[in-house]
Amino acid sequence: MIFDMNDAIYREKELAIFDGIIDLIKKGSNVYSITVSEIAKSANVGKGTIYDYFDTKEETISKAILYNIDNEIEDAKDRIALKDDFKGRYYEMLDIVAENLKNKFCTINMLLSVGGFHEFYEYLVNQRHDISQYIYKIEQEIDKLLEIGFEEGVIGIGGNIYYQRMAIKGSISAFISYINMEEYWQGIDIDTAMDLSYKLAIKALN
Amino acid sequence: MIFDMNDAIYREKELAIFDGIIDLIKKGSNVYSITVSEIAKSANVGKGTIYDYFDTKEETISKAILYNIDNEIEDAKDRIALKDDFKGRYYEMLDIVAENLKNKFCTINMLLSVGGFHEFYEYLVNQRHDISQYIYKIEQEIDKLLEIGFEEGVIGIGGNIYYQRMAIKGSISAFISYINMEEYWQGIDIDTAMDLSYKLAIKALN
Amino acid sequence: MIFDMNDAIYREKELAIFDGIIDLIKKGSNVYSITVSEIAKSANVGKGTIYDYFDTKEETISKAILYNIDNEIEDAKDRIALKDDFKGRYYEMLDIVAENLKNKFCTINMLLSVGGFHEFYEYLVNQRHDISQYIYKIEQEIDKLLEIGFEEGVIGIGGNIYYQRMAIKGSISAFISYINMEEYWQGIDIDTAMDLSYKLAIKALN
Amino acid sequence: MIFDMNDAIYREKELAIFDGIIDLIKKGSNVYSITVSEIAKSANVGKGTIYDYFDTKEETISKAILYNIDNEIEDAKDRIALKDDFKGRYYEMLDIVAENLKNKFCTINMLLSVGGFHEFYEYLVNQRHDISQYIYKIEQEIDKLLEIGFEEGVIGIGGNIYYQRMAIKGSISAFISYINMEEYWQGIDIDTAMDLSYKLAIKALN
DNA sequence: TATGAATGAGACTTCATTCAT
DNA sequence: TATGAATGAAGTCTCATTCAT
Repeated sequence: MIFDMNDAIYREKELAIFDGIIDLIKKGSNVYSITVSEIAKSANVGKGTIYDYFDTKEETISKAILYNIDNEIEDAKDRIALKDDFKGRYYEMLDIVAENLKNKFCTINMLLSVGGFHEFYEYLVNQRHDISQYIYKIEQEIDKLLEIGFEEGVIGIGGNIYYQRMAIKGSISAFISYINMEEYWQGIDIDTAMDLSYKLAIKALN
Repeated sequence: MIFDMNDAIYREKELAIFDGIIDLIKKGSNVYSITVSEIAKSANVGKGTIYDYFDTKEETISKAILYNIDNEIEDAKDRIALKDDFKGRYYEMLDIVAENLKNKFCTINMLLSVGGFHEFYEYLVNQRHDISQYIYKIEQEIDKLLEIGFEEGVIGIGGNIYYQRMAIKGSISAFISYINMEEYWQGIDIDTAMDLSYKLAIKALN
Repeated sequence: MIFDMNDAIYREKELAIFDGIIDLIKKGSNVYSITVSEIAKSANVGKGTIYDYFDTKEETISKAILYNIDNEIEDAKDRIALKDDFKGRYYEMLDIVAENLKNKFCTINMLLSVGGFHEFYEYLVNQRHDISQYIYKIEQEIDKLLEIGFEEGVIGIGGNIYYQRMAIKGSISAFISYINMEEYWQGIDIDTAMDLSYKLAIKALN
Repeated sequence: MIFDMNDAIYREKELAIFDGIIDLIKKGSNVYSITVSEIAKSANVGKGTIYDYFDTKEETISKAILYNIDNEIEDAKDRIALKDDFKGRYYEMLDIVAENLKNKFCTINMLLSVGGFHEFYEYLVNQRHDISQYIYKIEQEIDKLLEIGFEEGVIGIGGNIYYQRMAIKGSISAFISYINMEEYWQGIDIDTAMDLSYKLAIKALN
């Protein structure tokens, strides 16, 4: 049985293994502490089977993470595409980011903004896997968002594209920083935080 | 021999061990992959000595990280205090952030904005160590910065304190996102990125 | 491959590990000083294999000892059963005791008489393993011996059962004390010692 | 400060170390699990001090045990000497044996009868320490006891000396076997057990 | 003389990887 | 193809012993 997903082709067992790993991580396992036995059990395959499809544990986990990032980004793109105005899309992005962070497996967010690559799973960095494709996709979403904003006239056309991208990313990051330490922001709920983030973007882009 | 540093008291060997660990991390070691043997060698002490001062490897590394965060924050505060205008302080913050990220050990940045707590060294989370003190110190620096901005009249007094803090954090985060993927921002150098980040902050706060 | 021995079921490797341990002990290793590496080598298995079958070294060694006691007792019972008169059986017991002591692994004797439980492998005591089954089996052999003695008329029926058991155990212990310090009993050989032990039993029981 | 005790000369610290070790053992520590740190603490001396008086941990513990055996035997001799008839002496021996076993540190008993040398502290065996002096002392006590028995006419003069010694040792061993598994001898108390042991000795020697 | 901080060999145990079935 | 029993390298941690004070 062959599956075609996100431009890549995976075999049945391969996907089972990926899902097993993602499950473990979503349940709170630390990427660095996962064992092959755990993966085999979570994926319902034998330990040996994993080595039929991958060369090392590191490769297995890394590819699972990349697979998941890919899926997350495609899902995110689909969800964003359903909104057709600037504000709707921006809030959808915040929603997505918030959900991912709550799930404790923030691959998208890692890419979206800060610090991500330095804490990323070593193997990926060492293998110099080309993560730029993901960044490119996200950048494209931001550019699409900006374009809609211009068309609607909700944001101005001043400043260059680099400034505009920074403005969007910065605004989203400000929201992320709220999410990450919600308990320290007494007196502000998540909706207000979203509103503030949106206000930030609007002011920065006008 | 006893040393007093940042309100805490450490013994000579304890500091040697901390420094050994920080060195390893700054040289690129992953926090989760460091071994006790590596620490002993890096700190120039015997393996057993580490266990004279700490109970487990996890405790040792965690305390070294906390020690380093503490030092980084204090150093940062000192450097920022040397500048006395809003713009000078803001750029100093960006400098500090940039240097930390280049050093591959971005403890301050972990706290400053995104994702930090979810990938933080497990032991710290399990021990429920009170990290709020660090956040509080950073928050205070941001508030001090805002105050100077108001006095200088370079930023307006509109918006509540939460919005203002988000504006500063978001602007800094936008710069961080530039640093993290410099190679993808062709045609923009670090100084320009700083200028854009500053422009972002000013626009958001006026 | 599965083996059934003495009412318990063991797997091939498990038995190899038991045999490896018993071998070490019989060659003079002290129970408290045996290392896992030694066991692995002696059993011709990998170190890791031991932990596939047992949780700790203590558990492993303890179960090996119990396994051996069980075997020794069953073997002893079989040998004794081949003799059908009182004297034959008594001398067979002395033979068994002597052989075990020469083998330096005197599990039966540990139970038979003195001191055994206070120096027994700690884990067994902590686990409160039911050693009473072994004692019961030995007690039964002694009772069977006494019965034959009565039937033959070689011993009298005076005294209660407690006294009679003590008489047998004491006589055997006296022989053990000879074995243990043969070098101090100049001028007496093992056969004479057996005769004296037998005489002791007979006199005590008439 | 110099002390003279039992023909040997010990220095103050040496005795403190011995006492520390004996204390540990009497409190239930396994001879094979005692650490030098524990000894130092129990003896109220520094770890280094132990190595000023002894070369290795094994030597230290072994000598402490020998020292204790010596003391126990001398104490036993003194106690036995206070009784002047056969029966009194025999029961005193049983008392001593019972007390030692209850104390979990049955050095005398180890020597008295069974199995002792095979479970004895390895170092002693390896160093081929001359334990015969202890055996000789015990043998002498037994001979003294027999002599008194003859004089009193409570035991006959039949049988050679080897048989007579075996009779005494066997009778005592039978009592030890009772002590060691008191819980399995329901319906018999310690006084009755002593009486049975005595009866055993008398019958064997008449 | 007496101490205990420091050391590192070596113990137990885990787990990535192999390979016979 | 798929498995999991088996392995042993390498990890964490303990503790006998040393030595500067």
